[in-house]
Amino acid sequence: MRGTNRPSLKDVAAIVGVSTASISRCINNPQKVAEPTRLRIKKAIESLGYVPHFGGRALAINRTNTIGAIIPSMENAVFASGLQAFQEALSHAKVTLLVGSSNYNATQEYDQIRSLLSQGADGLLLIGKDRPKNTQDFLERNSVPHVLAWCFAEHMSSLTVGFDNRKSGQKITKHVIEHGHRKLAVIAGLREGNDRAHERILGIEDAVKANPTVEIVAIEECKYSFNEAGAALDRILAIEKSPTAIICSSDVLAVGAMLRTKDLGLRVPDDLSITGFDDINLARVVTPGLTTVRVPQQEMGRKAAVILLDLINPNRSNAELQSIELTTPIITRGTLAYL
Amino acid sequence: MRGTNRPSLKDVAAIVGVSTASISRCINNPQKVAEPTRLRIKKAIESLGYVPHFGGRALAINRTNTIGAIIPSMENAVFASGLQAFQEALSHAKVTLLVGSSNYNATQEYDQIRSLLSQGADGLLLIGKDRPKNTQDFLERNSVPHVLAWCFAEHMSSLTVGFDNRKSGQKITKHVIEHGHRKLAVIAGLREGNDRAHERILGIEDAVKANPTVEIVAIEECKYSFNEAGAALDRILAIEKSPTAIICSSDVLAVGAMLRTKDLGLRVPDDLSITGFDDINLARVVTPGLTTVRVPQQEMGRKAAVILLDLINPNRSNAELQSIELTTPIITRGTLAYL
DNA sequence: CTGAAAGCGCTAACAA
DNA sequence: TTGTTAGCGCTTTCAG
Repeated sequence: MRGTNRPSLKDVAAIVGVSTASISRCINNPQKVAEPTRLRIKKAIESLGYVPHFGGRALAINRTNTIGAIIPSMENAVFASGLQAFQEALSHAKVTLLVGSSNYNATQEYDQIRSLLSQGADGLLLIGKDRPKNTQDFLERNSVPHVLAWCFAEHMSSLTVGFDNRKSGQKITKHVIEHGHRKLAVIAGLREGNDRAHERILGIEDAVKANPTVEIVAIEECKYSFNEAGAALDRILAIEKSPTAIICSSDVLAVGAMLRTKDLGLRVPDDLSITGFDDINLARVVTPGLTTVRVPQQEMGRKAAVILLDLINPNRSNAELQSIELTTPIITRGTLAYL
Repeated sequence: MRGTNRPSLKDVAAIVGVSTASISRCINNPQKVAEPTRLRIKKAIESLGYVPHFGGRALAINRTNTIGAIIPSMENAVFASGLQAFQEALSHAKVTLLVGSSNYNATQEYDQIRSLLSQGADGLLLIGKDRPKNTQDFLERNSVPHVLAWCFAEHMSSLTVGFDNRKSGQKITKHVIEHGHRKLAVIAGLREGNDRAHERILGIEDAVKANPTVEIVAIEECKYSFNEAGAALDRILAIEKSPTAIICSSDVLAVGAMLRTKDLGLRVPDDLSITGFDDINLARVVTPGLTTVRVPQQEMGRKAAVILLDLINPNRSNAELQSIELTTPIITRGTLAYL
């Protein structure tokens, strides 16, 4: 809210005929103001449409009640729904959410971190745990309260709320192998600067290495779009040893691949099995339903909010906060065949 | 960025041995400071890791370079992707995005408006054009710079960037009628406090009225979830005169209905035609593909950003800004049969 | 229970 | 070119 004609505490005080201190108290500690006065004040506030000035308050209490979140992109439903849950939780605590997006790019993320912080964010929600040294240093030097979601690590200077991407990648792969698949291919997001994609692949490799009869015939990286995933599928099908199953590091990728199989006249899962990762609505809606890994999107958002709120609470108990590890169940639908 | 030991202008000034004014100038108008002083100041700023205090600045210049957006929910991809585009456009202009969600509820929206404004938002992006009088008044009385997206109205005190929901509803209905359908049913979002849902229904009714042989056998309202839409479908199928086509006011609803038809063993579109509204990824991915209305999500986000940035620009030209009407093409896929 | 007043960090006139 | 100073709007002791 801007402008010149915007009412201030003084205006309210003048109308009610009390001091500005009383108005302030009435807003922040209503119980410290006598009932009748309080009522008159409330009425005046309402009639003027008074809203406290952010800068003034921030200056006085040295706190903005604002938390920033920087996510790769809201375009992917998995982040959008995590963010929604995060926002709701913050909102209950009267904290406002600042949003930035990194577009899966470390430099952009760094810029956004600085930007949100300079906008007064009291704390930050970040996705993933690997970032360049300068970003890391920046967070530490300024002792920025923050939590990392979509990942889990116990011994780290940052708190995390999420799951172990590597273990999850391994788990779904084992699951695929147990279905009799021996030749696997992978479609993954670009690993560069994306620890989630990277670790999921690592997990896939773990599972494969544990089983000498299984091999990965191709790993294709691409951006998170249907078309890119379709192109990745084409590249995979072009090689000699054709895989019987394709493990995708995200539902968007898996669905993109499925769409392409349809164009190609391939049947899933009869001709080719495909698995996803995330369990967004898309997974439930494609035909056949996508067998995938459920990522606890909302839970991460909510829990991250709780931790962050605690972190920035000026009179918080000194109880050590803990990173939280959540589970990622496999959701069985119809894209994974028994061989 | 917070903290008690955080350096202030004064600290920098003390180190360099100049006044705080010079530091401030050096930051905001470097050319107004002599070269050597400037260098010394910059060095001091760097070494201290000084970052201007947001509240102080906001108080002094009465501007935050922050814009708020309040959307019904990021859970629906249609808003998430509009918001993503909006955020990107703002970010290019070094403006930060504050996000609130209304959960399709006017009271919550009002709260969020106040909250974002009190957090210092210089302007606001809102969805839809109908809101309770008190919200309306509030916006006007405080002359909050704002634009309304997802709707269009030429003669209104607010600027809008979007499309005519009524006309769009009419258009898709005409399209359905042209396919030979005579008994239609509607599944729509809850009309209460949701002008988009409301107007789309109005448009549907317009099209039906224009054609005496056509009738609406049922209008079912429900929340935006697959299950609710499924239940709505059940209610529709329970009535005597069964419709041959169901027009849904959103893709989520349409897909929810399709999912239910599958459970019921009904074939779309042979047994029942279904149309959607939004054209989100889901629409492309279901089988058969959903015939729907494309809503220019990203374009609205981008254009709204441009207008809003102009609106809050302190030295903006007095050129009148115009509301923008975008088109909503019908995307033909496979859920609408010729009768 | 209420008021007076200091001061949070910054900017922008105005002076020098 | 630089410094002085008066606020911006709010909260919070400290008195009354």
